[in-house]
Amino acid sequence: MELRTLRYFVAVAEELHFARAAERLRIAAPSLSQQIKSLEASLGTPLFVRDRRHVELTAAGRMLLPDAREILELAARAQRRVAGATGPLRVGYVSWLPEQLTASAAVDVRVDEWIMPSHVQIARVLDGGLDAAIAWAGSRDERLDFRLLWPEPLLAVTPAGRTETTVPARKLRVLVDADLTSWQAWNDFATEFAEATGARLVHIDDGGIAGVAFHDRALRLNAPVLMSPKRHFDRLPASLRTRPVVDPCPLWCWSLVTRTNDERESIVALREHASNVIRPAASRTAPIPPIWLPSADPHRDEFRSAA
Amino acid sequence: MELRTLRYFVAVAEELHFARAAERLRIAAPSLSQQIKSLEASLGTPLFVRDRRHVELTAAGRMLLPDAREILELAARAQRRVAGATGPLRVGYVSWLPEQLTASAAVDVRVDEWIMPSHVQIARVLDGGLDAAIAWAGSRDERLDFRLLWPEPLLAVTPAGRTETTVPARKLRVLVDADLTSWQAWNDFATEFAEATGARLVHIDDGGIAGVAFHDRALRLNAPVLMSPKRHFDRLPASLRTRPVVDPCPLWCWSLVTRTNDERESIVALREHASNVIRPAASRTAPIPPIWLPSADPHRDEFRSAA
DNA sequence: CGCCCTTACGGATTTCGTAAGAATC
DNA sequence: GATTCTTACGAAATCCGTAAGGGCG
Repeated sequence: MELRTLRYFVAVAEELHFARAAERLRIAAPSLSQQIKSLEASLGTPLFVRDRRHVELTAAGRMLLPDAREILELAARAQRRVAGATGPLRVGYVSWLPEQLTASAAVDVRVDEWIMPSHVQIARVLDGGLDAAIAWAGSRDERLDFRLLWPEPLLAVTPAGRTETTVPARKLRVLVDADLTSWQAWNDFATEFAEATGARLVHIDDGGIAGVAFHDRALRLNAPVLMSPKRHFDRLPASLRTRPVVDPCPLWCWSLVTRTNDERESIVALREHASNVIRPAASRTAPIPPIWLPSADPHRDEFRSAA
Repeated sequence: MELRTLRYFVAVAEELHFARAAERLRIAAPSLSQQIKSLEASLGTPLFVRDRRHVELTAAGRMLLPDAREILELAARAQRRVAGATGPLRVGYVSWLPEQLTASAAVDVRVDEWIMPSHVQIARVLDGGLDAAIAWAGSRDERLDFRLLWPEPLLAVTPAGRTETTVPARKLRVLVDADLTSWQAWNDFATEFAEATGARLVHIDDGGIAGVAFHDRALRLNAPVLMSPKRHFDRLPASLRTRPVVDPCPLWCWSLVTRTNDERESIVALREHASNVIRPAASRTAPIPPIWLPSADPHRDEFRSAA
C-alpha cells in the first residue's frame, strides 16, 4: 500500500469507472486496472465488484475510502508545511496588521497578500498555507498556539444626533450575515454576545457587516449598532458617530496563531516578539470594565481578574 | 513522497544514523541514502544535516516527523481495518458476554480470546483489531457507534452480619487502583461516582478491584464496598453478602461498540440484533431509582425520564 | 459494433545492492 | 585505520503503455 495506489483507489472509487479514473490520473486504463488489482491482492480482499457494466465498491472498499482520503489529505498538508519551512515566514492577517510585525529585524516576515476572514486564515495555518496568522480565534485547538496581541474593545456607531458618550450593550443592534464563508467568525462572536447581553440580533444577507453597506444599514436602523473589527477605507459619514460600548465591553482578541508543533527558531522568535513587543504596544485603548469575551475564547483566562 | 520513503525518513530520524536505520529497514545503506536524498529533493528542502560524524534533523525535518508518524499510523490502521473486513466479525468483551450474541445465526461472530478492560477494547475497535466490543464507554466519540446492551445496576458487598437489605451510595467505600492500564475505565467511573454521592474513595495498588484480593480488602474494611462489574470465578466468602445500592443506584452501561463508518451488512445486522434481541433479554434486574450515570456517558439521554 | 474492463507483453523508470570514494576522528 | 555517509554502476523489480481479448447491450 503506497500513497500512489491510494490515489488511484480514490479516483476509481469516485468515478466508479476505470476509464474515466485513468484519464483523470493521466495513466492508461490497463495500468490502473493492474494497480488496483495489486492493491486488492496486498490487502487480501477485493475493493470493487466489477459487473461487466458497472463498477461498485465492496464493503471493504467503503471502509477504506474515508481512511484513504484522510491519509492523502494528511500527506498533502505535511508536504505543504514542509515546503514552507524554508524562506521567510508567511503571515496572514484579517484586518489589523501591527506595524511592529515587520519592523523587527529579528524575524524575516512576508505578509500574505490574501486578506481573508479569521476562520479561513486559521485553517490556512493548519494546513501549512501560512506559517502564522493574526486573527480572532473562536476556541482553543491543541494543534495551534495562540498569543494575545490586542484585545480590541469593539465600538458602536450611533446617529450623530444622540448625546450619550457610551452605549450599553443591551441597547445595541448586532448584525449577522447569511454568508458564512465571509462572516462565520463574526457571526459566532456576535450571536453569543447578543445572547449574553440582550442585544438585538439583526439577520442580513448583503454583506453589510462592514464598509459602506454597514453605514447604510446603521443609518436606516436609526439605532446604535455594534461595529465589527473589520477595517474599511470608507470614512464614516458625518451623520454617524463612534462610541465605546459598556456593560459589558466586548473584546475582540487578536491572536498570533501558529502551529503548536512548529518550533523553528524563527517561529519561536516571532512568538516572543508578539508577547514582548507587539502586545505592550497595542494596549493603548483600554476597555471600560466590565468586559466580555466569548465563553470559548482561548484568552479568556488572561482576563479572569478583570471580568 | 510515498509511504515507503516516509518509513525510511522516520527510521533515520529515530536512529539519527544511516547505517543502523538501513539495518532496521533491511536495505543497504547507500539505497537509504539515495531515497532520503530524493525525498529531500522532492520536498525542496533538506531534512537532515549530515555533519561527517553526526546526523541531525533540520527544522523542516522536525516539522515533518510528527506528520510522517501520523500518516504511517493511519495507513497501518486502515490496513488492519480492511484486512478484517472479510470473514467472521471479531468481537471482544470485558466481563459480560450475552448468550444471545453467538446464538443468532444471522451474524457470524468470533469472540476474541483476549479479555481486556473497556478502554483497551474500545481502542482495539478504533484501530481495527476488533470489529466490535462489548464494553463500558466513558464518553461519546464521533468515530464510534454505541448501542446500549445492558445498564447493569452495580452491587455492594457488606459484612454478613449487617441486616440492611440495601446500601445507600453515600455509605459506600469505592476502590480505585493505581494501575491505570487495567483499571482506567473503572477509576473514571468510580471517581465521579464518589464525588457525586459522597461515597468514600479508597486508593489501592494491588489490583484488588476484583477477585480474591477484593474480598480480602472488603473484609478488612469491614464496611460496604462497591463491586466493580468485573466477573470472577471465585465464590463470595460466606462472611460477605451482596446488596443493591440505592440513593442513587449506579448504572454501568454495557454497550456494543462499533465503528461509525463501518456499515457492512454484518455490522448493521449485529447492531440491530443488539437493540432488538440482546437489550430486551438483558433487562431483568431493574435498578431501584433514583439511578446514576457518569456525566459523559453516551447513554445518559436514554435515561432522562428515570433520572 | 461500441463500451469497458481485462490480459499479454515489451519498454521505461525506479529501486536496490555491491564496490569504491571521501571525510572525520 | 576505523567509522560513516556518499557516489557509481549494474541488476532486479516495479510501473506504465500499446495491442489485443471477451462479455454485454
